Amino acid sequence: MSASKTRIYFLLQRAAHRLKTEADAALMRDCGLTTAQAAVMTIVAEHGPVTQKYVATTLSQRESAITAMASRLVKAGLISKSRSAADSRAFELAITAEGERALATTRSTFGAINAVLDEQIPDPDMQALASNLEKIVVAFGNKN
Amino acid sequence: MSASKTRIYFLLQRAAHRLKTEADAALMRDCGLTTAQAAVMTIVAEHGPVTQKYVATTLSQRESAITAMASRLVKAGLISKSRSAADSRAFELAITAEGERALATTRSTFGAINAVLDEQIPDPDMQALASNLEKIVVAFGNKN
DNA sequence: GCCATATACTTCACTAGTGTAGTAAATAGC
DNA sequence: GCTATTTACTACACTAGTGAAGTATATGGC
Repeated sequence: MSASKTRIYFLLQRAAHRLKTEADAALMRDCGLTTAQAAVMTIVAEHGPVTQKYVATTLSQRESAITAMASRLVKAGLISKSRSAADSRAFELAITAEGERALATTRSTFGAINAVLDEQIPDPDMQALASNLEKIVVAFGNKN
Repeated sequence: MSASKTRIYFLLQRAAHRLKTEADAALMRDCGLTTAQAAVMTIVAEHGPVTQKYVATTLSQRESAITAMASRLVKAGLISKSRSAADSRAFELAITAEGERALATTRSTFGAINAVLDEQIPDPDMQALASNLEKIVVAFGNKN
């Protein structure tokens, strides 16, 4: 079965969209965050103070997207943004105590979503799915 | 390998995002369309005159998204929009000659993208990938 | 036949991304 | 050391979606 036969492009987009929308609604209800905010906050929390460039590259996004996202997160008090001492063009993003608290509450929501995924996708398939998605990311990406 | 171990949620989002961004750039360059526009136009072209509700349901989107998209496509002269005779609340969306021409040019662009996907994902895996994505769509979706 | 409800669509405020064109600071070439 | 280029970020116009609240038409229950 070829890519065109399976209409894999549209199928992938549809699956990602449905999953994102459901996860967004659940996360907003439970934690007052969006999945996009959780993604950025997770990176900032896990990798210490990071530059916006680092976040953009990690998420395969443009820096302008991170400028906007960072300003929303700062406004919400979830991260802090300060000039880097080492490079005065750059900023350092760090998680705040409030951000840490909000992020902690996302665990069980993502846990519930992962439980549904585990239920739907047989255990041996999960590894293959992950590796094939990884191949797509590599093939189409990270040129920036 | 469980969903949480593979971080399958973020991986899926990242793969879909990279693929969409590349496809969008290629399609805009080759055909002057976005992938979202191509998706709507394909449905309209294949299923004759359809209501906005039908398009929304097919794409797992809200009707308000289709209102906005339809108005952009009408403005661009790619589809037509007229009141349904059968139901005067509804509209009928149909593809125009110009829309048909534009859609035809997308085939080779999507063909190139599918070729890369076929190259990356081994043939036996493609079927499994499609069926697992389908399961995700079903599990998380189409409640509207 | 009438009323309550459901349906098809719109409008609005919002998040979230691209892509292009800028600024200011860092770095490389010579 | 100075210039040219690269890098980190910003600003802006745009597409594209959600979700909530509203309008107008259709339909089901009695």
